[in-house]
Amino acid sequence: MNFTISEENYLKAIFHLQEKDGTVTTNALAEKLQTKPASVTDMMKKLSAKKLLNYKPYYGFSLSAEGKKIALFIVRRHRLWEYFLSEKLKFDWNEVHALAEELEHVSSKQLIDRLDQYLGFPQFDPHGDPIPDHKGKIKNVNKISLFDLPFNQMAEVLQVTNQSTEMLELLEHKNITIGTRLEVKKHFDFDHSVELKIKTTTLTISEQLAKNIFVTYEPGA
Amino acid sequence: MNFTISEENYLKAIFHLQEKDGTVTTNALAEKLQTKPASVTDMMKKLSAKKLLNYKPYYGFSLSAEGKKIALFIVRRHRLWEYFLSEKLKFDWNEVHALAEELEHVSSKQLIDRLDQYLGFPQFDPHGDPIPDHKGKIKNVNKISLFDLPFNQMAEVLQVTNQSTEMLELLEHKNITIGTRLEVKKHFDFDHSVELKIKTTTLTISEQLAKNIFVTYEPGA
DNA sequence: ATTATTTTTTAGGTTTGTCTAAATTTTAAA
DNA sequence: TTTAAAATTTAGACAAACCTAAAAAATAAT
Ligand SMILES: [Mn+2]
Ligand SMILES: [Mn+2]
Ligand SMILES: [Mn+2]
Ligand SMILES: [Mn+2]
Repeated sequence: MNFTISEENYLKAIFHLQEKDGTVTTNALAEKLQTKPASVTDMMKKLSAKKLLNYKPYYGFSLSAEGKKIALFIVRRHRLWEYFLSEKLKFDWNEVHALAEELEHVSSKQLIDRLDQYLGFPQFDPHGDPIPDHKGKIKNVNKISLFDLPFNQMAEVLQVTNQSTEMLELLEHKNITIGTRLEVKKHFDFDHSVELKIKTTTLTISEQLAKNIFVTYEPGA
Repeated sequence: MNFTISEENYLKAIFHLQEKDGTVTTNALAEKLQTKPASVTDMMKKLSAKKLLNYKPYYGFSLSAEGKKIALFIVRRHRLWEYFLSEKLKFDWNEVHALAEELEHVSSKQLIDRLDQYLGFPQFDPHGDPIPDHKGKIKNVNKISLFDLPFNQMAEVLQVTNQSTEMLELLEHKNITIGTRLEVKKHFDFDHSVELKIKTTTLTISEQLAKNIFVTYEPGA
């Protein structure tokens, strides 16, 4: 099966909305793809005719098993290119997405598998999102917001949800990056700010920042 | 200016035909792009309206200065990706072209300039074709077919024009690759085969093979 | 339970890039 | 120099992916 760039963009967008909100509406999809609801309906008919979507007019739609499988491969391509752009070409976090949005449509499976190998089979993209493997499978990692991390629990920064330049600047200044190991010492009741310990250094970050940082940990450690 | 994938493919194809044959015909272009002459004429009108082409109906067409400039940037992207695929992802010579045909349409100038830097500003693609620099300029190297190389003149293999698997196999067996330094010792009148010396080894190759290998040399050396 | 609002779909058009078949123009042959 | 052949362009259609405006269905508000 080969899909157009448009079909691929729709499949991926539906996948992401499904993941985030559980459900997808015509308007939400139109919004996400910067297009009009009428165009979305057109495409839903097309994708549904190709059995990539379960679709009942006025009832809504969701990816079929086949549709989800394809979406996962597009996500794989997107995230591997993001990793390449960030790791090898030294682009900033906030620059890689737009470029990957184009590169993801070069669909040779062999190309992507070789790229994966060349990059050393990375597990996460520069935003900390998991990269599906060559079978399209996403490894399940239990991640938790830094704000919800239990006290004195050593954890590792996995993902940063907000990717603005402003946030990047702040993280850089605080010396927090993906892979950083840290623990939460306490919460301040007044403004809910969070006290962290990184190695031997103690510092405080805002609630807002803490809620945008996701970490992973083994409850034993 | 931003161009569609189709427009880019046409511009590049016209550029190549111009280089090779000096002139381009509607039929030749249709042949090269696997499309129909009528479709070519349609596109010629479009590109000519965009001032990328000098076009007089029935008289023929050629790239304008602007059109040539754009074509050179597409060629740059194509060849840099080919180099990447070959050098970093270890694809064979004959596999890289098809993949680069898609990658070349990701048109971010910044991406390509960073890729160029990452690759160490390569001068030639895996087929020995020159890579235009970030200004779109092709460095002029005087190259000559191995068949036409003067006797006893040390030269370096630059380019292989036929890129079939069969030829690759033969070259590999003869230990000839891009960068190989060699000289021609004599031509045999019977079948026009060519005797070469590579380091201390002497070997013979066919006229057909010699005519597909291009070399460069400094007449002094 | 009506009425009003929002969401979604349909109807009818546009642009891009393609096609086939027919008409033109140029080039080659008789 | 007519006639035949080849090359090129035009005419008219079609699919993909959009759009706007109007209709239909589902939801929310009185
Ligand atoms: Mn995309
Ligand atoms: Mn990402
Ligand atoms: Mn191409
Ligand atoms: Mn090449």
